[in-house]
Amino acid sequence: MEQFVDVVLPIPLERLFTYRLPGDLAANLKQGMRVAVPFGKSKIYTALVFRVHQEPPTAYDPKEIHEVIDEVPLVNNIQMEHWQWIATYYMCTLGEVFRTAVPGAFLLESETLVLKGEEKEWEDEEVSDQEFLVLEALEHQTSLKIGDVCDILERKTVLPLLHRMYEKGWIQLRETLHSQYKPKYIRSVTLHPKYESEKDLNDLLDELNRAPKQREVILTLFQHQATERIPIEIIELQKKSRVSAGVIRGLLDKDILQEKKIRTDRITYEGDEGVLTQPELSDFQQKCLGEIRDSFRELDVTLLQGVTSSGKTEVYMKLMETFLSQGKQVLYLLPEIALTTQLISRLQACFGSRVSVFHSRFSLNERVEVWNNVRRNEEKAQVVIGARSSLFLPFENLGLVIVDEEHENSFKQFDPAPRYHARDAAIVLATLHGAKVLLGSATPSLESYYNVRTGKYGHTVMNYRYGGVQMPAVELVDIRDASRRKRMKGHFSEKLIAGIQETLSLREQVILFQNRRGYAPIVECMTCGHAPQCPNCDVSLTYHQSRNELRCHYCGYHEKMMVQCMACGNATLDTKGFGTEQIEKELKELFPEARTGRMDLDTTRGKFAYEKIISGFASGQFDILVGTQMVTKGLDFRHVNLVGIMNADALLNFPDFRAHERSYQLLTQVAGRAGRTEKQGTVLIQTYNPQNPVLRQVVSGDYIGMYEEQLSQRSEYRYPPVNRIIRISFKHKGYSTLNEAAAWFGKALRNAFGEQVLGPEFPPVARIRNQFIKQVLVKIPRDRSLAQTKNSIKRIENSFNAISQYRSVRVIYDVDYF
DNA sequence: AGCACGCCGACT
DNA sequence: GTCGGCGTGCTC
Repeated sequence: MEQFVDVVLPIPLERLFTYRLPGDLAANLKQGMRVAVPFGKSKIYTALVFRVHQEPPTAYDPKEIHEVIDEVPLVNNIQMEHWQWIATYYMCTLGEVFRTAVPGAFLLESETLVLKGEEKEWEDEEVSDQEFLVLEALEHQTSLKIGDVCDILERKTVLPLLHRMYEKGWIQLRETLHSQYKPKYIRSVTLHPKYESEKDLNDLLDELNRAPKQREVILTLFQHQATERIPIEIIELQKKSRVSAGVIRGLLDKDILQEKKIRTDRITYEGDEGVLTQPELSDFQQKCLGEIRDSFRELDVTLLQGVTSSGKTEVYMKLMETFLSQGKQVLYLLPEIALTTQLISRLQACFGSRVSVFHSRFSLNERVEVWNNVRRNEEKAQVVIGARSSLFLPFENLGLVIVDEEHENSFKQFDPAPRYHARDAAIVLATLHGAKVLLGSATPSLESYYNVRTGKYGHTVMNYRYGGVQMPAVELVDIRDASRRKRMKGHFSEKLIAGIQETLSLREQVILFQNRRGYAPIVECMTCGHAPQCPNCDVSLTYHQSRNELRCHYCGYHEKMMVQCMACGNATLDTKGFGTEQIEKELKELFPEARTGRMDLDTTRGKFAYEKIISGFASGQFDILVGTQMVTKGLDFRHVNLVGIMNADALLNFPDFRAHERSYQLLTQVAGRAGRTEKQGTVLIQTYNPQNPVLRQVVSGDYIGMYEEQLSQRSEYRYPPVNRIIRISFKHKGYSTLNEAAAWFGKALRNAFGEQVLGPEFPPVARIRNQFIKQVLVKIPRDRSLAQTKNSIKRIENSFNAISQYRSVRVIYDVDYF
């Protein structure tokens, strides 16, 4: 019986594609294995087997599978099921999930190579100049890449030309598959077995009398073998015998030494296994752990609500240990930014080599290794600590998922699809594994707390800081009055200045928070009011003083800062608003003695820049740290006694229904950086609206108050968690096409869902990278079927795509958008 | 998403 | 004339 395979391709297409399975490849092909398939005119893609069957397609003649790549499935059944949930829930294709879930290195790519034609002679007169250049190049090189041909001919499109040449038989075209993953080997050497006997060895040494360097190498090696059983690494041998690489190469060439390659992992834990330290829990932590265990008897998800430095991590570790001892894998999810060495080393101190780390700053090869270790359920991958994408790892028997800083919006993937929320996707994954989930946060998301209130999640509270440390004193500083009376020095109130002064005099540290990078977000001409805009986006350019540049934070466009106004020519340019750069500059003027550091996207570009700033601050290399959101996350600085928030209003006025919730979380989080040792810390929040209820809730630490107030607003306006929302964005480079298309779609949605549809409206930044954007929000009541709603939306999209003017408008779904 | 095909303006 | 821009349609 002839066999067929339905495969998933890593492209945004709804459908699966069916291929014929040649008999010689058929043995043991299973779901989750990779195959290489021809697709389109010439490309070869890596696809994933979804289903093997015997039903020949009727409408077309399927192509054949090119090659089977795996012997064992790369992706297990649970993952497949999980992917399908993600694709349906977040309204994207399986292919898009495939693409983000699997490390890029697993997706082999095909490249077209140009080779000389077979024995075919060509006559000079029928060859054009360009064709001649290609043929000539092939005389010197056996093969050319498409890119090489472009370079030789100095043009962009070469494929039609190459196809013509192929037709005439002058050249061959070949698709080659290549993997980007290269295992890392340790190169080590041993003495060739023919010198095993003492006599042979002595002869050899005699022979090498005239080659003292080589002789030295042999002696060093001999010494090593006397004490160690494992072969010596080439590098080490080279160093110990103090010779150059050439000497060893010479010995290898003469077959006196033998090379051995040992496959190894790039990431190895170097710590001492002997002294793994289990945390000692305080009574509070112990009680809390008990409550979590009790709650897990009935519910699969529990929320651990613990104030900063209440010692949540120790509770996590104890809980992890119990699952590990049952032979289960544990996943510890964190926002990317909180994945610090501090935390990783704490976990390694507890679990030693059982810990693997996984995040986006890892190289291709490193990710492949972690993937394989998890798939083989190896000892070193029993605990995986990682950012949101680590929930796609091929867990075999997951027992527990911890989602730390559960409220963080960076758990939601923005772009590209799948636009999934890692917390929610993790809960689904855990259900598939029959695993438990612990959500941790000092300031839970309204969604999670709502689920606690409705009885869906369990709940435990830790209201005290570990070791009896006091909560910081939070104070609002009214700058409305101060600025009216010109009592501000730059952006600093007298109160804040005094606070900094006092902290510095006590030799303690200060963190200043301003959620905006650069020097100033707007440059404006005092004479004519003109403000330089980004040519590609609808935003004014941010002034970066350190580079003397104007930059767009949306597309990366930048230009030199001008001296005169581009519109009127007057040298009367001024700035409006302020960012971290300006704060740092003002600090240097106000406190010339203090050593300041800055932490934002601009100063953390390099691979280790981030770590460097953190460790620099932790070790007291500077006194004041100015930063954006980055300073709020999971950092444990011992000597910070004052936290200043430069301008809380910017946060509160953000045009988003979550702005208040997020401000509460962010401010509470930054506040938590203050006073983590015996002394009580201080937090000063500068604001123009000291009456604002959210700020008052931050001051009193009134989470419940915040929750209730926000929830009543959310229910009134039908936002989450009371309702579900889907945001639909439309993008197009033509302004009027976009407007018409969005209006059409909006009207169709309104016909189907009535008043639950908001928009279409322009977002705050209505054009990015020359694409205009409009958005529609669909609110879905809890009692309405989400699946049915999505189907209706998909149907509308189909009709939409049938209108030819609209087809080029990109439609982007963001379910539960954050 | 790629990639080919087809139609149109702007240059060696 | 040819190159490359972009819109359109298709991929088992």
